[in-house]
Amino acid sequence: MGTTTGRPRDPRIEQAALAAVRALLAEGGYAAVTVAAVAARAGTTKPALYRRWPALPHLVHEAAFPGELAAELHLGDDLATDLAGVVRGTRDALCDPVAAAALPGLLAEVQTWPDLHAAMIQRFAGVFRRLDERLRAAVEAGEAHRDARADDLLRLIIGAVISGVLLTPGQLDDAWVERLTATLVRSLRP
Amino acid sequence: MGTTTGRPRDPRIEQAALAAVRALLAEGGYAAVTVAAVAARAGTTKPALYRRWPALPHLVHEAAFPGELAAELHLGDDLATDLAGVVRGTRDALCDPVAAAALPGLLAEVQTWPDLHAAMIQRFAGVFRRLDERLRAAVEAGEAHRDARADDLLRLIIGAVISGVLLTPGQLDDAWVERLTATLVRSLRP
Amino acid sequence: MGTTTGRPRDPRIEQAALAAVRALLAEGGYAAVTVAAVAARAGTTKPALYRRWPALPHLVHEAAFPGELAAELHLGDDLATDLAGVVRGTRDALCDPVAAAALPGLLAEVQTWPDLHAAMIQRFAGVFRRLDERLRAAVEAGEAHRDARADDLLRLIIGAVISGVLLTPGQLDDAWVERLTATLVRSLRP
Amino acid sequence: MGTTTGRPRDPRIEQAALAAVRALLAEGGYAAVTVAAVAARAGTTKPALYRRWPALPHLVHEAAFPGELAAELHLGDDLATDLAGVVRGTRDALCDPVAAAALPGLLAEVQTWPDLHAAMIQRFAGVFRRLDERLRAAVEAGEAHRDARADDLLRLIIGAVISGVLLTPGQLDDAWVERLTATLVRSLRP
DNA sequence: CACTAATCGAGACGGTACGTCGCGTCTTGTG
DNA sequence: CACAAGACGCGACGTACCGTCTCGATTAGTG
Repeated sequence: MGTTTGRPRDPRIEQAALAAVRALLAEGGYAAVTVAAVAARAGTTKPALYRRWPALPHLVHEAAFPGELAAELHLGDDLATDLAGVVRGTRDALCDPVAAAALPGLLAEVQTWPDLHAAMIQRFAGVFRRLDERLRAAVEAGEAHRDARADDLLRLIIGAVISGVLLTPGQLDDAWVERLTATLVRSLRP
Repeated sequence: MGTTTGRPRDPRIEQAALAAVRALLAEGGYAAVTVAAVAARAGTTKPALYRRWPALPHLVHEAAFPGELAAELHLGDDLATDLAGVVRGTRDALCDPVAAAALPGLLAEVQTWPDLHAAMIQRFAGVFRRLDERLRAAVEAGEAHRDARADDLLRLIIGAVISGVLLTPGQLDDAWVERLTATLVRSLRP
Repeated sequence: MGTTTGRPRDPRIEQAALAAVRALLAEGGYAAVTVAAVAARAGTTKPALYRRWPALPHLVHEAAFPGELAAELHLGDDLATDLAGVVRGTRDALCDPVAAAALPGLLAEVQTWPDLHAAMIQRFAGVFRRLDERLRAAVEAGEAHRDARADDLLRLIIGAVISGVLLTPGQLDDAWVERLTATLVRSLRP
Repeated sequence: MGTTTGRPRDPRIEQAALAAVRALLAEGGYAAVTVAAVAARAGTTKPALYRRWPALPHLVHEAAFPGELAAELHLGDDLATDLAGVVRGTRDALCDPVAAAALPGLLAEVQTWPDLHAAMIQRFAGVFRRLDERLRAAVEAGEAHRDARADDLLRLIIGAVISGVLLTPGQLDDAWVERLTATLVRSLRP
């Protein structure tokens, strides 16, 4: 009940708000993403935004990380190639200008909005599942030692990218991807 | 000129302010650290704080990360033991309740206050220098392969800890330290 | 056409809404009379109210001043007694707790809703007509001077009551009624 | 203590705010007097206004009724002339476009802000005092009967003007002043 | 007996204005 | 000079209420 009652929401507002957030993030960074600014840019008002998202960080999160990070992830080659794909995909997702601008603010707001925490790590759920399967196969095939854990591995990749984005932006080039991949492959050797 | 003129600053205010920030961080997190709250708790006023720090994040930074992270770092045993010390030291520094409460907010404010960036990575300068030396020695001794780089290694450690603090707090126990250390040692093998 | 088609209005809603407004006025004053509150208290919804009244003030007006003020007015005794009746009736109508709570807000909304103006002064039309007749008779009978005008007289009474309600509530007791009546009688003497 | 500490208020803001309110009242009536609109027009911000007045009605009150209403009241001629002065002065004060626009809204807000009540009736304190004295003298001189009361008299005048402003604006011309004065004089005859 | 048309509930809609909080700065008078 | 005290200008926040709209389900009279 209740799901179909009431006036339906104007679907254009949601899209306009998400686009406005992305534009503001790209232009002025997280500090420029104000509720009033988003509303003005989206051609709507603040209450309309608060009806759709509990707070600004939720809207920013949805704008900067619209879906699963593993969307285009391809696994199935040899382990090194697959790991390079995960590293590169994570790097690309978090180093995207919009995402990079949003990330520090979002990570800070996690303290205030616990539900954001679940939403953010959920973005990695698909990657984790597929990486976990791949790693099991690698263990079976003798490509990786038996103590290897996908959660540790993914945390290592994500941590490297996040700390790179936050502290040393611009250094996460393709050479870095290769170096990190090589390091991970070495660490997995039986 | 002018350094000795006029009324000298009350040295107690600086300490009281830093202690107030730590208390507020521990009690209410980053959101509770308000300039007015710090001033009130420290028994002083806002202008006295702004005379000492350019802005609130700088004060929080100094309160949460008072000095070099490598202060008590001991290196000189075998590589695995030394790496475990670095991992554990980094983990202990960033998982401290006060530091953990301050970290996300500070990382977000880096966007606004660029000088904070330099100040934060400076905290790791000592660790990096000593780790760099230790790694060179390891390479010479045949304990590590020749492409090993201290910056990549440290970024890996810091990233793992930061992402752990931000995303999966409470999971960075001693077993995790051992697992990460083992992984790093493996990745460094020639 | 169309007047009898369609589902007929539920007559209970109108009464429930008026009663809800009166209850809210008595309990929380004009500020408590919210469309949503009225709808909830009346067991109905906002659109049902807006189908019956163009805006909230109109509903409040009808709830607080349901009909002619002269409903129970008796004229026909000597002039002093008749004037006392008018004064007392006006006082009773406007000093009623519900009416007194509604009056200031309604007077303010007159600026926004011009049709309210006509509706409000219409409440005095019957009084005016009968007072006008009575005054003419008094002039004929030599009880009042020839320049006496019913509109000035009624405006004087209404004004005294309104300013009393708005500015000095609680002072319009029976002694005040007698004093005002005596004053008016004196002012009408030939 | 405390009265002289802190940064002194910019006196221009207070004047600019009052002028802005008067301009907005004259142009768009009470509904146009928005805190944001006043702030914008005065070249300041909302918090600066809330620092000076507890709420918008207080600011409107001060803007529309800056001081004593009896400022220019001259008494001392014969009773009819003096009463005419009071009636005309009250009429002029409340029929001024700015005051007339503010009055209904202010009277309504009295319910919400009790302190406004005292402030508003205070505006009549000087008139009341001087009218009281004048009426006593009139009683002594045999110009007025012994039961005449200044409070009743003033309430009658104020009420007539207020109800005129609220309900029949535009009819309070000079002829009305003469008629009301004559009525009052008659009602005071011994 | 189907059709038409207005009402019902429920509740979200777009929008205006509100009053508050925190920032970093400034202006005093006192030591 | 620094101090306490506190107001300053400013930007942003999240909420309350307005009057409207959409929806599916009723509920009569009409054809």
